[in-house]
Amino acid sequence: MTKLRLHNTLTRAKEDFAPLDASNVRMYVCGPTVYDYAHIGNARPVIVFDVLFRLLRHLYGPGHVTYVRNITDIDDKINARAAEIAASRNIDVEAARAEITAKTAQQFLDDVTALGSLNPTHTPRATDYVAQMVEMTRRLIAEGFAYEADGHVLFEVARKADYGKLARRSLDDMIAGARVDVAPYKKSPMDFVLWKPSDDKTPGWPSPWGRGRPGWHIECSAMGEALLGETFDIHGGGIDLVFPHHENEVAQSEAAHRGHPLARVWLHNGFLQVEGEKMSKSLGNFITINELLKDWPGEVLRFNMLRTHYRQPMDWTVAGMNESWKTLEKWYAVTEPLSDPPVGSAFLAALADDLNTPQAIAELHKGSDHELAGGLGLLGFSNVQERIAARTNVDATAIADAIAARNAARKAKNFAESDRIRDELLAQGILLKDGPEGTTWEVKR
RNA sequence: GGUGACGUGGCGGAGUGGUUACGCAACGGUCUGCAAAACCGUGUACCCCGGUUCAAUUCCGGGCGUCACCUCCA
Repeated sequence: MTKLRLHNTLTRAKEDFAPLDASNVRMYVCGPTVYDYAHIGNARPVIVFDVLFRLLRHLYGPGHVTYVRNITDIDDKINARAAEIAASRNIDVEAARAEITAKTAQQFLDDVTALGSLNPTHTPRATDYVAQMVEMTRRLIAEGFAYEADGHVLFEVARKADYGKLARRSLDDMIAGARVDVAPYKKSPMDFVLWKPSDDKTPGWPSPWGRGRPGWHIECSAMGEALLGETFDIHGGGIDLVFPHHENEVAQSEAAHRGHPLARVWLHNGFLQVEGEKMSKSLGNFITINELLKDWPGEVLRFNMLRTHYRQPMDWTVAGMNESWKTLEKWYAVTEPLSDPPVGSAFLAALADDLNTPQAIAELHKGSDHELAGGLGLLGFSNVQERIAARTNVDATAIADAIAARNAARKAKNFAESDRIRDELLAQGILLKDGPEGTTWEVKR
């Protein structure tokens, strides 16, 4: 069996992957906070970990992998948005929260499905696990890792001797570098919230500490525990989540689990820039998945994402998408539908080497057409028989008629007419290709 | 200020202590009414300065640059 190696953020090294239970490989990835359209940066972990999900299913069997990607529908950014909606439409804030999260979550799922991602095994929403969050918080208080202060429950980082081990920061350094105003009720600036009180205008749930809402970090710990158990195999997310989110997850989960680790392997994808600049709303280069899908097939976006190794910084460009489009056009033209195409060994080895998708793609360029079909299938390009053109708004019948007319003109040596037809199609973005088997066409970018 | 990542040919992008990455673009050829496509072939590289080594793009140290985290963020 192909040996899977993964770069573990905990050890900063590539390690051989050995699941706790090969009959149930368990992976958790931090999902979106649903208050607005997901942007292309959000798509990176979705696509990268979807490829890992597919690879694990290939290696261990489709029924032996459990993948959890949560939906955070309790969050203060959501609450802020819900408050605006509630005020403008004069509706209850909880109703507004439910509406915006339901709508945004569905939009997210539609977007990532268009990117060729499989549905995770479970897509838990925080609101369905508040009881588990309360229970875990209570456990942390009982174990002496958390304290109640001024209506809040806080995790006391000083109680966790190895706090900072994931991000590799010492508590002293972090406190010295703290740049935020410290809430007066905190024992230490680094203590973080497990539970906080809600006023009448803020969504809240009953708890032993009054009506309130969970802190962000406890959401993932509680959902991970509920669906995957105390210790699971892989936890993934963007590199920006290493600190504080994942560090805090580690701290609270281990504290609640008598020291048992949360995840064996931590994977983090690198950041993405747009046309050489960081993506931000102020620069006006904040691009959503939804906007891109209006101009580009999801497969092209997916392929473009996989051309860069997941841990590398990535520059998202139109030039890159054009190149991706071109490559897929070429490949879709040569691959034929096969019921069970073979997966090339060099391709698989590259993929198993810490998800080296650029190397894997290079192997597809080198390999046979059958291996190309198999590789594309494993990477999530399952509809290799479906041309990209089929996803665009072109009239295939009209094009076929035009091609027939052009070929008739060519046969009659009326080249002025045949070239006119060709130029007319080109003006519509349809590029003709004369081959020994006849004339084919593709949509030109 | 602290921590971390990255810097490869025109562009994208793997990888390696000594042997062709790969793709796109470019150039040459075959084919074609022409062009495109397809196919064949060709070229250019490892940020700077030291060190280790028989040999460094690859290891070590320093510098410069870019990005990220330290505060919500994939």
